[in-house]
Amino acid sequence: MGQTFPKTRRVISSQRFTLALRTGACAADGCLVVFVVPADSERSPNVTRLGITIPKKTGNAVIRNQWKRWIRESFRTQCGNIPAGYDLIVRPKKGARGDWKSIQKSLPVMARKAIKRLSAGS
RNA sequence: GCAGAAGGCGAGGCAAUCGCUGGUUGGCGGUGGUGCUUUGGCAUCAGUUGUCGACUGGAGGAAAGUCCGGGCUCCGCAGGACAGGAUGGUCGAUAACGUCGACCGGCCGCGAGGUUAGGGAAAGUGCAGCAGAAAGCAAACCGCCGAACGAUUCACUUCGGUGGAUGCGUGGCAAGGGUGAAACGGUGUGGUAAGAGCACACCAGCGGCUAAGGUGACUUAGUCGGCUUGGUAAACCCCAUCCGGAGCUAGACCAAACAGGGUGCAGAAGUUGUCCGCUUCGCAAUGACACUCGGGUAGGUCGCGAUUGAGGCGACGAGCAAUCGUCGUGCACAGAUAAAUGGUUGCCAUCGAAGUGCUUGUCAUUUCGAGACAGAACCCGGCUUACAAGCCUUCUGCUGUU
RNA sequence: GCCCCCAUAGCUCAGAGGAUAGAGCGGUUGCUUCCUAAGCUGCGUCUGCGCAGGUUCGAAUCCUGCUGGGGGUG
Repeated sequence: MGQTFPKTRRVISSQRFTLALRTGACAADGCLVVFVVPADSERSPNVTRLGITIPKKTGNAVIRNQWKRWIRESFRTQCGNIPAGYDLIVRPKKGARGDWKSIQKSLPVMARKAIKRLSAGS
């Protein structure tokens, strides 16, 4: 368990996206930018959900797909390391070049950092 | 062997494991309708949702750019014309095209071949800087000309003139020079004062006619004519042909919330207004609740994938070919929507580099490295552009050997 | 998804078939000043659709195809 990635673990509605990008806490390194917002407690209390945003300037469709897959894969394999109950919105850092290993390293670290900032801020 | 020309193939494979997603199917849970009911539930139906299994499918030759053409959908529409846009050798192919095939003409190349928006300039309008005399209709800068009329001058003279010379004027000419991208046919002979299609011969080119070949573009041959008519229409334009508009976020359906209309509750209570002020009553309005109506937002379902599509494959036939016809064939499930087709590992192929072995090879083996361009979004036919390693076919020129 | 526009000197723009490609700002040489600013004076850089091809005698300009950037709409 913890290795699957069904639809309930994804951020789907565009309202949640804008909410997270406007009001959420964020953390970034040279590779990823992570926005965090507390999850909708009524519907899904103890689930971490992931949403990915890739701007068109990142590259062509193949490169953007690759970023998505890498981010999704690293979330899928490591979401046990991330505290539950939050929505994450992940975006590649502007100008960063895709690289599977560094994404894998950076995602949980950035997520925890952003969650810490969120709880400190509130 | 070297140098080329044209075209094609190809888009690594097999496993293990962890995932994503569509379909079919089964179990379990939630939800809805119907029936029974002891109001606890039970049965059944189908839809939906979640989850756990099983089986099965899951990117391309360009999926890309969105440059053309269609299907499909909605809107508009009596017919025609104008405007606007597109196309432009001929014949054929096609649902259609600006696409494709074959052929014709022009240009480039020794050649295989390549390339070509290739109708009309004697309908009209416009444009051509600089240079040059002159840029479109003839004209004349340097120049040439003493045949004609003047002028000047010389000689002779029978004093009327005659014969020369001078390009100065009126004039004649366009051969030569030079400019330019382009200068009103070229060469030769005759001719002349000098010259000129002025005449003739040959050549180039234009137009008409005739004959032959071809469906045709056109080609070949003959003959006649004026002797020559410039370029540019991807300048306006003329001619011929084609085009109604918007697009799957098209469009159809369901439909929260807020606001609005109607009915009920019900004219009971509350609030506000009304009669000079207060109270009560009456009247009017309003709010709340329930039901309902239309439009329809958020959102959702369909459209949407073999259930009929200009489909694929195979055979036969027609055609030079593009392509078409007939027959056969369960050959055929990609359908996401914050958007699936992936990650990791192993093995085997391919290519390159370095090394090792001996059996020096079109060998074996070890290590390292490389594999592009690129991601369906309603669907087709084209075009254009991008594309690694590697491989194949046909043809041309030159050179060498036999 | 659909539609439209733009690309010229380091920057902002003009020029829209004729060859010298320009203007302003900027840079820079010199003059002026005790020095700077301002002013005057020259200068050059770089040059041209971003690229490729075509039409034309000639293309920054016309046509075609690509490349990059920006905007609108739903």
